Amino acid sequence: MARMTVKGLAAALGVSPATISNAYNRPDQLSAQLRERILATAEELGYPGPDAAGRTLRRGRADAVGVLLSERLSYAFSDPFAIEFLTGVSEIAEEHGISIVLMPLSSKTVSTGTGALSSNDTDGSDVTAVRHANIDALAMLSLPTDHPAAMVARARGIRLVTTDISRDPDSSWVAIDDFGAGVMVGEHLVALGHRDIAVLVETNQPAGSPVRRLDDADIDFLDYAARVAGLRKALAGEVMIISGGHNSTESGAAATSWLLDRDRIPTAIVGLSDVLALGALQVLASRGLSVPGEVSVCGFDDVSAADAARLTTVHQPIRDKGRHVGRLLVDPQSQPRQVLLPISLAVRATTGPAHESL
Amino acid sequence: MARMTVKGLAAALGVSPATISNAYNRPDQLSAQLRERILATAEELGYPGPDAAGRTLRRGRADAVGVLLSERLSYAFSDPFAIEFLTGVSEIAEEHGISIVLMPLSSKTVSTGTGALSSNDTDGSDVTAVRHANIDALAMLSLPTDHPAAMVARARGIRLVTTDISRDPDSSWVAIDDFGAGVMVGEHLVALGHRDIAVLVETNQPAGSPVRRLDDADIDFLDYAARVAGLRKALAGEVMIISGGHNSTESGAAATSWLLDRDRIPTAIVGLSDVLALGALQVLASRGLSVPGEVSVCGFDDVSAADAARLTTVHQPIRDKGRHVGRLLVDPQSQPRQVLLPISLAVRATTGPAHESL
DNA sequence: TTGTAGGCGTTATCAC
DNA sequence: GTGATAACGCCTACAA
Repeated sequence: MARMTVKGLAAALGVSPATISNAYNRPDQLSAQLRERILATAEELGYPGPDAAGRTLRRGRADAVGVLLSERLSYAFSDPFAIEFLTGVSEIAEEHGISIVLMPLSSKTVSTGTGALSSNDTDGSDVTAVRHANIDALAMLSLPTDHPAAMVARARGIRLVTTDISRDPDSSWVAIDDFGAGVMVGEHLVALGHRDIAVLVETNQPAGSPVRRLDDADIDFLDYAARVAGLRKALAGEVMIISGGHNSTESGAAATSWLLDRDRIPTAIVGLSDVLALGALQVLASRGLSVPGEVSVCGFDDVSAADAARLTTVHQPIRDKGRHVGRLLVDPQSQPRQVLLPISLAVRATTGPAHESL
Repeated sequence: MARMTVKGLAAALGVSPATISNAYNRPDQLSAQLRERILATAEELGYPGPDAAGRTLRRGRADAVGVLLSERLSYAFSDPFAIEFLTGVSEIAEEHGISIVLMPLSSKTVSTGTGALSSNDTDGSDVTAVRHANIDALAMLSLPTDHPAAMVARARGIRLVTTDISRDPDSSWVAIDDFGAGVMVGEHLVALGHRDIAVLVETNQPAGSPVRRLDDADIDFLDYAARVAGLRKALAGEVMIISGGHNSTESGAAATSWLLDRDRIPTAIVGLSDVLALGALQVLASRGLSVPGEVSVCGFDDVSAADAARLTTVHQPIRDKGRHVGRLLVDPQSQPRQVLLPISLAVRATTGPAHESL
């Protein structure tokens, strides 16, 4: 028995397909009783309502928006920043009955069609899923505006919302002043007398990769290059930049362990995100170093765990960021389409006067 | 200028639409140079590759799977259990290049078509989004097998994966023995001499709703009725069941506050999930009651925060649950399609001998 | 290796 | 209030 469609149902009822469609989409276009009859026999004959794919094609709208959280989808869920952001997006989506599509940016398998990739799949990012996703708009969290996925979105003609400040007046974004945030942290530390500072950053490597020190050439490719630039400006000197892998406490811990095993320990450690800083705190505690007595620690973003740990950090309204992005995703008309969110330094218990360099 | 499609591109190149399609989906079906030429002019003319909707309709596959996390989508992200589960699902999805669709189960807005809802939208669940979602399979976390969304999935003919044990041999599920888990906790408490026990449960109410006590009639509708039944069996007596709202520490805290304000305080509090139990711990600590000296606390699931808080709880492999569900979602052939995961009681620091009832 | 033709299921438009 | 018709954009036999 073939699958039931509008046509079949229409035939069975002796009405036209258009009327079936109306029964589902425009109840006011037909008599209540006919509609009732249609819905009843639909149930009876097992017609599940308009097919999603056909509907999407015809209407040119999927009632779904995409969100790209980070290079590795499965990592995103261990990042409280991503989760709080997603909470905000979902609140808006929920209000509008819109679904959220989370796409992978990589696929280990060789993909069915024997690698049917177009040109721009540089640096390991496989944007196939972005190309195939049934979405009306796409948001990228903490990914560069020139990321391949952004190109795909533009080519496909779907709205793009980023979390980076962009010059293009037609672009949609919700961002903070990352450079300013870096300056804030830098000035705070300088005021406390810190001169010897290490910065923990994330890379796309899995946690557990060997810790490595980044040189200047690497830094431009960082997701938060602007934060580093801000730090540098305020510190007016060299900073050591190291990474233990992707954004996670494990990476922060690994990088910090590496640091502490050297002959000279910095007086302050800055995590470019809170989870990196929290990882640093864990290691410092387990090694018996007092914070901020011997080492100061500072983060970025102010996720809820940061407050719980009394971590000094740069506050930004993460959930609101998500809500703004959600609004821009869901409603093409919504204004303004460029939002700069306020930030502030939350000085808590992990920063203090610089200790004599060890 | 009209949007570029296979047809347009084919015309521009003087080849047939089929060849364009092949260039993207079957590189081996045409000469490398022709493919090169096609991809090049595609770029030039701004053809973004095969349209997702058309492709989905034609192939009958969306390369996306749906996940329903709880009644309210935006609540799900504050639930570590849901997040760990989602991590597992996403790991598998990522391996296969499959997207994950998160659908809302409610919409405050009256929806465009003036409420074009079919019959089964009882109890406030609006499954419109599930009906319209472009997905090949649907998973439901901690939602009853007879939930309206499940009906929709079955009617649509898409694979359904639940986290409830089902008798139907054709069904796909990944579950634990919830009744057994309840028994475990109950026996543990009884062995410690506890007789006066309160159980914290979640309801669909927002946190902040007035705390209410549930009677027997309410309990069957609970998501985890089996856990309560198991507890009851082991305790062989009455238990007081109360709720402070949806699954969150706030709800657990509110319910516990309510409990402590009564004349008689139970010797043990059981949270039907860890976050509820953690909420209880917070309140007990702030009120200066010692745990487990004066009150014992116990949870379910063993999310990572439970371990950190030294909470006694029933362990289940949450991420593995997600991975199994992911496997069933992604691969219709995958066997076995019914998985019972092992559980164990993790006795930690929050349960001890019963204190004299206060 | 390339082209032709048909239909996937729906809904907007317009006539009745 | 209801029905006929024509796309929406693509993929897959099959034929050449």
